[in-house]
Amino acid sequence: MATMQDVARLARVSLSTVSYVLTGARPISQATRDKVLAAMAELDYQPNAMARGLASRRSRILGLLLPMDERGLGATETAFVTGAAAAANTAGYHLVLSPIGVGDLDELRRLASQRMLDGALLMEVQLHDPRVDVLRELSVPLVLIGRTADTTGLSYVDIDFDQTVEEAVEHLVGLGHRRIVYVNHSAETIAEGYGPATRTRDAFAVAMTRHGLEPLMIPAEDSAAGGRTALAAALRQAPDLTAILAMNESAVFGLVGELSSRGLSVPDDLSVISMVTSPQVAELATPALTAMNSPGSAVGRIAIETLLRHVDGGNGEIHQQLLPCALQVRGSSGPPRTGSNTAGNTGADGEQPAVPSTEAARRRAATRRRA
Amino acid sequence: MATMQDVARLARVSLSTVSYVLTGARPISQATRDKVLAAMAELDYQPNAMARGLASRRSRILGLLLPMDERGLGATETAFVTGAAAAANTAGYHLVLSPIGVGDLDELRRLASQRMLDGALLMEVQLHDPRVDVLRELSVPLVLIGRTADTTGLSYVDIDFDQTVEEAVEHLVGLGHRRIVYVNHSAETIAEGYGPATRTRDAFAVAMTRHGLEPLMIPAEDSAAGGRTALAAALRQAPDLTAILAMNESAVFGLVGELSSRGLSVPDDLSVISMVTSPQVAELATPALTAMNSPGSAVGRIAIETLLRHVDGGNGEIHQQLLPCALQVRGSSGPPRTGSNTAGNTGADGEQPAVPSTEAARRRAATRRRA
DNA sequence: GCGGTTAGTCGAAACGCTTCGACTAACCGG
DNA sequence: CCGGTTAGTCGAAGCGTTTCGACTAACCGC
Repeated sequence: MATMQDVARLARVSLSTVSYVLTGARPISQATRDKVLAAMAELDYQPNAMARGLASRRSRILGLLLPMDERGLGATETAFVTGAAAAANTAGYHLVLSPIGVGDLDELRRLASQRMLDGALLMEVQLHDPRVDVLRELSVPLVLIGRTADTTGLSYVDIDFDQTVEEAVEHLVGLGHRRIVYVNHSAETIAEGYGPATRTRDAFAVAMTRHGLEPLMIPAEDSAAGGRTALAAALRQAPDLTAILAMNESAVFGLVGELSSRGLSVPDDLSVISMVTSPQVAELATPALTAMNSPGSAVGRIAIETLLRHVDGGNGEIHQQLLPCALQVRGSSGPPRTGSNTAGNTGADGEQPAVPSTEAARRRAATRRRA
Repeated sequence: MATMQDVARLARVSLSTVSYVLTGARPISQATRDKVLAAMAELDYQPNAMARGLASRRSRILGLLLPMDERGLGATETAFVTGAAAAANTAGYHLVLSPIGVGDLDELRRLASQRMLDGALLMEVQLHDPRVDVLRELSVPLVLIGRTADTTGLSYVDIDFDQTVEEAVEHLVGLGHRRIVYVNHSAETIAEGYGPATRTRDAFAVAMTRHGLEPLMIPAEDSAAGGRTALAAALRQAPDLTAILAMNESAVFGLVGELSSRGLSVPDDLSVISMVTSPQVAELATPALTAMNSPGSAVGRIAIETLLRHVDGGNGEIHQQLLPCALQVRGSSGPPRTGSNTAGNTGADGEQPAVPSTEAARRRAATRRRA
């Protein structure tokens, strides 16, 4: 391993001159620069990261704090990661992914107070995320992918859930659907204050109300079983259901599976839209799911660019940005079945409510009449 | 940020004594040790990673080189990662994930020759993987998750594909299946020499031949569409097909989707087994897939432990280990339909058979009636 | 032709740790 | 009682950079 000293000797210049060629911190004549660069090439010199980090108090390492549960990384999250990694490399930084969740605060504190990170990107941000406090306390620059409840003084990049939900509802209502159920993450996840869950919940309520419709929502565990259970619950609570909007990527598979088990066809009997989903995942289902395409790698790239502005500038303006998901119509959405109310009588675990709620009954009647 | 100097002053000992307390490189009396530890606690001292790395020529960072394509990380790979991260943390190392594939050799060379990595774990190893050469040349200790063609002098942890395939075939044959198709990764992937694809291909040929059966194999793109196409091809080539063994997690979803579109039921008309699959993913399908459960986090843990032996020992014995997948029977496998050859008539892809085979028709009708 | 910049270079002092050699006591066997 | 270990501690020399202050020449406007 050649050192800077070796390069300096070979180029017949001083050690500091070599350093200035590398960092550009002071002007160097073209002639000298060429000599130095030639020497570097000849020796195949690579600066030692540790020495550089010690002297400059900059590690050139950015952390991507990425809780990993047993479900794995969805294609959506992966796109964020690759976008961020590419942007970091372009800027000459290394991006290290640390599978650190809100449970590993000690590990995070260790990582940060060892001055190993120039800055951090947080994923899977919770409304009250203790990782934010830890990093601020240790004055590590940070950018969120997602949002906390109080974002004053914090930079973030997030998905525009309000607009995404609204657009999805718009699509369904435009097709003629009136009875739409929103399948969210689990009740526990919502209670924990997981942003995407709570924000879409609120946005759905607003959007439906604005259309004069009742915002019916059902939580679902993040699993196929959760989706099946949620579907059963949905059909029980709203037998006249014609469309489902699902936030929960895992559940949506169980949900469509259960639909076909019950002999209900998508989209003829029921339309399904999957929210914030990558095209690859949407295509996995049969039929392919109409979905709100996640903005993908752009999220990661913008987050890194913002973070670098904080790291380099020292100050760096606060940057808060929301990116919308684009509706992509595939095979799982269409106009509601006219004529008969297909979903209504689907018994299975569903005995009909002996006395349906008046609201539901009236709506059902209305639907029938229109048909 | 307190430094070691501060700790030494407060504890009234020399700088080197503090260091020895930390590293344990020399014996320290209990009394002194206590003084030093007290001082550290009081100052909330954390060693500076860069300084430590510079002086010791050890970064305490291990790299996990992890190509990330747009499909994202499956639950299987994620389990490897979390297992590895946990094991590394336990040993006082940081694990950094670098989304570096065989295409980013320059980035890898940069990372490695900057002496930023004490060792590396390679995932998604190809039969002739240039990353191995780069790391060896720079004498970075490495352990593979997967295998190259020539493994002399290399430590690795991999899945025992031979046994896994054999067990899966055994299960199907034991149920009475004779006509079994293996759905592999794409022809291109196989040609590239992707280990799991080529090894399972060979193992399937061996296993089937040993049972006196013809080893019919079909490649499939890693997507739902690929699975649908593969199913069509399989039914065309082997109309009397009763079971499918699938290596391709993405394709298997398209495959079962296409089955249900064609009115074929799983497992009555066709049994499906998914290879090297995590329980979470297997449960996503309807019915849940009988699968060979991937060994999960154990792979990552063992790989890290092996790597650390190389890093610490300097020499470290070569360690090569294969872990089997365990068969877990779920809803997608069962005995073949006796009597009639159900799949037989399912004609050219797409249109329904003009005269459905009796069995399939009855089922389909039954399903409809239930609706 | 003179003070004041500016470009270009150098030497040396950090940066915060590890580790080697050396030293002092205490302890051992013979 | 003496040479040889061993436990425990210290001082100092690195590790390979960055960066600060200083120096020399050349150049500026007037």
